[in-house]
Amino acid sequence: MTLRAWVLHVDLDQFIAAVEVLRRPELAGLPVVVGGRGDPTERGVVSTASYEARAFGVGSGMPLRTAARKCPDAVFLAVDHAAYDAASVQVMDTLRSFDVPVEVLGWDEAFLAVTTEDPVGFAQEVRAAVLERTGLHCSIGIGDNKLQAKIATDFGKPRGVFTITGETWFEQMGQRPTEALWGIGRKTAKKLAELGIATVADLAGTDTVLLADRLGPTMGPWYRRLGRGVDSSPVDATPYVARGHGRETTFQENQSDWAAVADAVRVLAGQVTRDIAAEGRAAVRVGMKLRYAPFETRTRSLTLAAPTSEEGVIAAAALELLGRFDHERAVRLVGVRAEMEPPPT
DNA sequence: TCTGGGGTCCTAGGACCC
DNA sequence: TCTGGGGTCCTAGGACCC
Repeated sequence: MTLRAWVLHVDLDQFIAAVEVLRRPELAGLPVVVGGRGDPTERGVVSTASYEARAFGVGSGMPLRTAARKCPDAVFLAVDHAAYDAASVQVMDTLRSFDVPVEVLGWDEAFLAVTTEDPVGFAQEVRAAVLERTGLHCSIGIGDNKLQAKIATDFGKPRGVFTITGETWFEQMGQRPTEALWGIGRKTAKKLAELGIATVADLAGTDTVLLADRLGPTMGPWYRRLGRGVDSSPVDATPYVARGHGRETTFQENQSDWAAVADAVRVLAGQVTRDIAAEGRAAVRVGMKLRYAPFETRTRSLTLAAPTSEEGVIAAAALELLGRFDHERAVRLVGVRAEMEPPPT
């Protein structure tokens, strides 16, 4: 075996559900669905379903009401951010203990840059350490780059290790739909299909100029690189710095009372102000999001005259933006967002 | 399937300036 | 007067991801 550089992608198995089962062992083996406030009669979607619940067809992003129909006997739990934050910190600390660059992606995923003769052996050590220190199982994808590693993880799930390299890319991915790629969703897959591009191999073989023409000068060529399994982005261990923070809320019943909408905006503006204050950074831009019934989303935003951390200024900006929306329509959701000044370097 | 909440990045048009 | 070309900022919307 030769010493060379690898990227590992670590992904916790059913992370949120697993954290819940960990603190309530009596739930082990049961269908568990975590989402919203844990009430399947409310508006809300599934954050994570345990494998037992997935067997009933319940999956992430599904409305809770649909999940309840598919699996009436599931245990429904409210989302508990603080608990997942704490578990995530434990997991990431464990990964960093290997003394390699670790790039965190959200609560339950990370890339590791590893130079080794035996990436599979390394991955098994990581899995064992995460299990021992946190009680949580994970799967690990191995690749020449982040894209390959990220996609390999899915082949390894659950509790497994899988490798995709430049040599095996087309063998593994060539005949899969373009949507299997990280960065291509439903809309782009449809656009590509209209160009006669159905599979990863099709995409890899499409002319760059055509893709740039139809999908944009940046995105077009990037999609082609995705198709070829090419990704030169480094594993970046720089601590994450947020660009902004937003808070939004969906009304349980569509709201026609504009004063009640304005009240909600004031509450959200207060939360956003505290979120940015917690980082000691000022807002430079404020945005409002409104979703009209049944499901039509609009945004408005403005640049502040000067950076601010004052709740009064942020709330006033949000309310000014709210004034620009149609007051006659029933509202499903409101959101307030603040973009921050970059931190001093 | 009647569709959450937290983010990021890209695109495109218009304003404005030189 | 029938009219350029480039650069940057602002804003709205779209797509994607976890």
